[in-house]
Amino acid sequence: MENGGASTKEEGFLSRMALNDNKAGMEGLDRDKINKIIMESSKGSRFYENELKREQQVNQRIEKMMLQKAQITEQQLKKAQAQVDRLASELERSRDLNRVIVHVDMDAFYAAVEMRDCPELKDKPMAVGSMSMLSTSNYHARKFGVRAAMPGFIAKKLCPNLIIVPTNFDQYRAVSDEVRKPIFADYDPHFQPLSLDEAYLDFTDHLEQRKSWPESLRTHRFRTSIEGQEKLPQEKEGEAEDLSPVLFEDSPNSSPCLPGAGGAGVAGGAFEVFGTSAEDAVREMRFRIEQKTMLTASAGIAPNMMLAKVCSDKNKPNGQYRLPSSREAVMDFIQNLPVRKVFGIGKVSEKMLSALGISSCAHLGQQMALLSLLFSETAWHHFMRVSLGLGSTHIERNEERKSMSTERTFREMSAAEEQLSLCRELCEDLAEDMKKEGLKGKTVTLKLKNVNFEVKTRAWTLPYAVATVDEIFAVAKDLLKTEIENVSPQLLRLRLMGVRISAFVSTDDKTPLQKSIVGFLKQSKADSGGPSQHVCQKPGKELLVNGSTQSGPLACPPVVEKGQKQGEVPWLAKQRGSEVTQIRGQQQQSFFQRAHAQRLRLQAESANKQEERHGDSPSVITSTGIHVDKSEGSPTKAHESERRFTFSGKREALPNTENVSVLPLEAHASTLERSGTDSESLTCPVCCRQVKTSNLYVFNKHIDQCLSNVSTKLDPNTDTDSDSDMEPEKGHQGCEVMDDEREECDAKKEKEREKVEQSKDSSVIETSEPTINESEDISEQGPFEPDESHYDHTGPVLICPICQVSQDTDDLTVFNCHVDVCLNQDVLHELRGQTSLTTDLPSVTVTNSNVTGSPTSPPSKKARGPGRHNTIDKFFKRQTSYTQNVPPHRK
DNA sequence: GAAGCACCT
DNA sequence: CGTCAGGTGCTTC
Repeated sequence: MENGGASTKEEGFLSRMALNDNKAGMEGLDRDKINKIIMESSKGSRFYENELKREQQVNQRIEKMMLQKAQITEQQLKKAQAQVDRLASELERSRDLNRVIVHVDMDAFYAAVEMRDCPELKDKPMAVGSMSMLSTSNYHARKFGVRAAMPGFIAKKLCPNLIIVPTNFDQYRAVSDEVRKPIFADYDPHFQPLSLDEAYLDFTDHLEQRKSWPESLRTHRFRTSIEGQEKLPQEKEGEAEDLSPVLFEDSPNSSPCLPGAGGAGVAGGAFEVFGTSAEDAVREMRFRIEQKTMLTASAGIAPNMMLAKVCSDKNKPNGQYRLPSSREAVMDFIQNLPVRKVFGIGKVSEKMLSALGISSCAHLGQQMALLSLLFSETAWHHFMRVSLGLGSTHIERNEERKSMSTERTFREMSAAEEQLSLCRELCEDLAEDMKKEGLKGKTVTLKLKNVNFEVKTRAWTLPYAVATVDEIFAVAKDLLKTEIENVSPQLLRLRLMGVRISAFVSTDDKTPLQKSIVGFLKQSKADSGGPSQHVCQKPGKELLVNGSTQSGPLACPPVVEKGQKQGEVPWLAKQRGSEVTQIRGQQQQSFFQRAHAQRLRLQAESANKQEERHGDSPSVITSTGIHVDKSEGSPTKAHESERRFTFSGKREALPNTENVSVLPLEAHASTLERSGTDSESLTCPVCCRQVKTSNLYVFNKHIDQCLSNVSTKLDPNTDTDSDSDMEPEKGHQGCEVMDDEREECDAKKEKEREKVEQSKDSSVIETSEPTINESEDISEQGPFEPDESHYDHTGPVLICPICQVSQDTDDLTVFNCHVDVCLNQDVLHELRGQTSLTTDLPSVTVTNSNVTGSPTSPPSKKARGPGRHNTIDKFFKRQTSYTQNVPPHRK
């Protein structure tokens, strides 16, 4: 692209801002002129500045990548190539050309609906959206460079006569419904909608049956005689043919009813007979869509989803394209395909690839070795599949949604009260939506965008799932308040706010939970079989990536049950690989780390109360929010310090101001139990004891000591090949150590589990109830704690973070085994169908009303007080089960 | 888990 | 004057 007068500096930037004409209907435009207008309209705006910034970030990424590339040796490349080749042949073997996958896409959907409903618009350039943002435009408007995701005011400059119609989602939804079940389902009852106007269908079975269908079943009439269609009075002959040409004057395609085929004329009552081929079937489907809705659709037919999607774009609008089911055809097709056309490769990826000289899928294939060295595993695996023309061949029915959110853009808003009330509104909307779908989620995320377009998200995860306005707002409000306080005395100048809820726990049945627990146990069984930490020992199950013994997690083939799960997003397939490794990672670090983290968190709250350091606080609050000051703990190895920083970081992050709450939980806790602790103390994540200091340096030093003590106590036999996908850094991290110990216990664990489970099972849960005392203990411990010299290893009791019972031992190994048992038995308990936890928990929170009443928190906060106290243990169990809730088979 | 991104429609 | 809204997933810490 030659962009005339643009300076080189701007050139890169243009790629971000400039017209993206890879969409249908935008060929042969005067790009230079259009881009000029776009630039002139944008320049100097805050938005522009922000885009500039982001562009630079991408450029930096590219620079970094190029540096990396420069350091790659021939040898590395060779090795990588070998690996790539191995994977390639694996993948090749998995190629399945037997499915007939169709991707349907309504043409300029919103705009088309509007034009249908308002014929005056038909021959005018129009777009759907608002002055600030357009959702889509019709093909007339596209000629001017007006397209989706373009602000209306710029579009107006490009096309002064542009008519902008506001969106009418209800209407689009209605149209969508007209098409989905009544038509799509006929061809594939399991079709997968992508959006209102798009869907994937697996035609394979339909085509099989269709072969034996009589003509009558393949005959469809023109709209005039189609029942159920609100008849437009004067519409009759000519309409069917008239329709699309009006919408798309210069459409290269005709309506699905081929002029040659059946000749069905256009007279009212005419009908059309469709053949049995895939193309005929798809044409039939499109015909029916058009007859029913007066709207046209395009379609792609290919052996997999990735290709089908690309194909549907090929003859758009109102056309279809079939890619034959042969390897040769696929490879041919792929060769010249620009990478950008592929679902999953967007602006940034395109630019990064282009920096490597890759623009087509053919290049992609040629550079795989290099790519494997420069990109993450998931990414290059994706590239690999794309370059081979592979994609999902199996359409998954809608999975459960994973999050739900609502957000709003508005003119600058900086008054806190206003912000809070808006926040509440958002929560109300969200709660309403949640109710509709009967969902409950544990994680609430607040999204903020300031007037400079900087986006910030802040999340908090509760130990239980929530759904009501009050519950959600209680969290969101705290998150918001924290942000407000973080920037004070300045104001938060917002232009957008959003609330999202995720980490759903299904309300009606706990199948997902249980399943995952089962999965977890199965895994850990396999796991404990061997002495090493290898979790994936499932023989026989192999992902495509099996061969790759690359230094990574993939050395262990993910557990995949029936074929690969292949969502329409190519990432999904691979992502499963990482899913598993992730699970493993979490499994290994999970319990202790979480337990300690939580413990510390609770501690932090009380500690925070006591912190006196004001302005000179070492905590770093940057423009982006809370940050941990990495320069503080004097760590040299990033990872060594990482965990600890997380701990201290959390604490550090606490606002230095007195009554300020950073984390909702803490905030509430603090108001609940102001036990008048005056001295400062922190809990060591290793020894679980109070350290009477607020000085992080001192604290870290203590931890170091603990760790080295622990390390020496340990049998250092587990240092072989950490399969941790995080970092093999050993021995320094408190939690690592703990984990190692846990491993040691693994063998016994199994037996113990069973024993203990029978004997003490319920008692543990019960003993866990009086946690309130326990947490008070914690806070009260501080003042009584002697100073640092006391913290050698002859010190006082260890308290199990799970059952909260003091353990009469000084030996961490023993202690950890105890905790392990606690953890596992409960998992077993749950597994056995006594899902008391899941049901129990919410009710606890509900029944306990907040009598305490805190000055700063409304009644809505009630949930958290009790939740916090009596569920620390449960919290972790639930966390655990949640953690496991990602695993292999959802089906 | 939390935060920030990238990507898609 | 002025750049959506809602979702998913990946990466990094």
